[in-house]
This record gives sequence, structure tokens and C-alpha cells, in this order.
Amino acid sequence: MSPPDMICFALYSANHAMQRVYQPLLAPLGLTYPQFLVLLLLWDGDGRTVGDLGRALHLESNTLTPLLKRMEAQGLVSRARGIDDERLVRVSLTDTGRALQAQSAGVSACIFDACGVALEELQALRDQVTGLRDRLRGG
Amino acid sequence: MSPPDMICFALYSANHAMQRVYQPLLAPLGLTYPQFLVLLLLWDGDGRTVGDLGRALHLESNTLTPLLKRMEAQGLVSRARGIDDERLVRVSLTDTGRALQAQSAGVSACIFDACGVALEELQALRDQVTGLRDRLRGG
DNA sequence: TGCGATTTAATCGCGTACGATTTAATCTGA
DNA sequence: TCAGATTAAATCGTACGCGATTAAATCGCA
Repeated sequence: MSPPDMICFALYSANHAMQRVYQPLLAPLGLTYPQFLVLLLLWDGDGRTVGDLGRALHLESNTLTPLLKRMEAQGLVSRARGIDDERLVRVSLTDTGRALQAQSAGVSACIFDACGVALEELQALRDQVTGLRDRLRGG
Repeated sequence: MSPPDMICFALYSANHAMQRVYQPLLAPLGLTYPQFLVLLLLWDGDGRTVGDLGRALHLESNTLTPLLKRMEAQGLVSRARGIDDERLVRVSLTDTGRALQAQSAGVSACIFDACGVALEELQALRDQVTGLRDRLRGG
């Protein structure tokens, strides 16, 4: 049993291949792939906490805090302790961060094209991969 | 379109979930997941060059060289410039590195169990993910 | 032969990931 | 009320991954 035959390596190498397709699309916007994922969540609902983002992305604060600080330094988001509960840090979009949504409008279509698969097939694959992921997490 | 709906995030999060299952299995052997992939290749055929490993794992020397140096420091492999062509660096197993094959015998079964899917289904998923990966790489 | 082009690793810097720990705020129950 | 438990984020150290560059060996062709 060698890497090419293993499901783990399929996921490992496909993830890297995907990020290599994203990289030249996101670099002009000054974004990395995980930063883009954060923005997608914030465009969908601003003011989430670090914990909310972490639960959505399956990441911990030890990864998110430095990432969000870099995004804050770039002027894309602001971070503020909660008023009601000072343990929480809420992450909010700046105007610059909000404006990136329009600038990144074409990215998804480029990714879809690069996949070279019909939409239904891609959705089915997504659901299978997500199902495997959830079983790996659950057990 | 938010991360949970995206094929890229399915691959991203499934890859991380997989590595989180591997971690406690490999940690007792002193291995990381990419190091384990390298060992799988070497157990299958010793004395490969850095380039060979990189082509198999879809990694460049900027990733592999430091990784292989860490494995060399741990006494798992040795690295030597080729005799015929001094540009090449051949990576060979030490006795310690070879012995790890027996010690890691149960790992694959644990991973298969954690997937919670029939073998044929897992193989089909692997082939679909690999196909997507290759289309992402090719175009 | 010999010189520019190519190939192969290595190096450097930066941004994730994550295990382990720390700090601070909130909650809980006697 | 208030001390211990819990929760949330941050901090620290290590190991990838990769863009960009460098160094050295080999190739190819005039």
C-alpha cells in the first residue's frame, strides 16, 4: 500500500492542488486561501466570534488568532472584545474587507472551470467527501 | 456560497480531519504524516532521489529537503549525492527506518476503521478525488 | 572544446496548522 | 458570596507548504 493508492493521499494531494489553483486568483487580492474562507463567512454574516469562525472552519484559536491579526494589519477586518462577554472577540469587516467581495466575484467560476466536472457531479463528490470527513471527526 | 457548500472546503477540512486521525497513531513512532508518506515510498523502493519523492508526493525540494533532514537527524534515513550524477540526492532507509515498517503495521487498519466506509466505496471515492486532483493539475 | 541552457537541490521568508500551555472572564454551587 | 470549574482567546514552539532565488552539476550544440 503506497501513497497513490490511499484515500488519505488523495485528499492530501487534492487539497494542495486546489490551493494551487486558488493561489494565483487570490494573490492579486492580497489573500491566502484560509483568509478567503474567513472572508466568505464574514460576507455571509459579519461580527462573528473567533470561536464561531473556528467551528465553521474546523480551526482553533491558535491558528485563527494570528491569521486574523494579519487580516487586521491589512485593514480587512477589525477585532474587538465583546461588551456583554469579554471572553469573546468579535471579528467585523472593514469597508476594504467588504469591498473585496465584489473584487473576488469571478474566483468561484474559475475554480469550477478548473474542476472540469459537471455541477451535479461536483456536488455529489463534495457530499461524499464531507460525509467521510464527518465520520473521521466523529469516531 | 459559503465554505460548507464548497468542494474546496470539503477537501480542505477532510484532509485536516484525516491528519488528525493519523497524528495519535504516528506520534508514538515519532513521525508526522508527510514523513510517514515518505517512509511508505521508501519501504516500497529504497534509494529514491529527492525529485522522485517529490513527483510521487507532489512536493518540491523546498518542502522535502528540510523534512528529509529532520528524518535524517532522527536516524530514519540517510542522504547522499549520486555518484553518476552529483545533482541528485538519494535517500536511503537506515535499519531504524526499515524497522518502523513493522511498528506501523496496524496504522492502515485504524484509518480504515475510522473512515467507517466499505472498502469498495472508499476506493471509488479515492478514484474520484484523484481524478479531480489530476484535472486541477492539468488545466 | 566550451559556453549558455537546463536540471536538481538547497536556501530563505512567510503563512498556516496544531499540541501544549497560559490568561482572563464567566459560571456554578455550597 | 466566593472559590473552583469552565470557557474563550492568546501565546509559544515545531513542522509543513510554497514562491522566489541561488548554487552546482550536467547537457547540448555550435
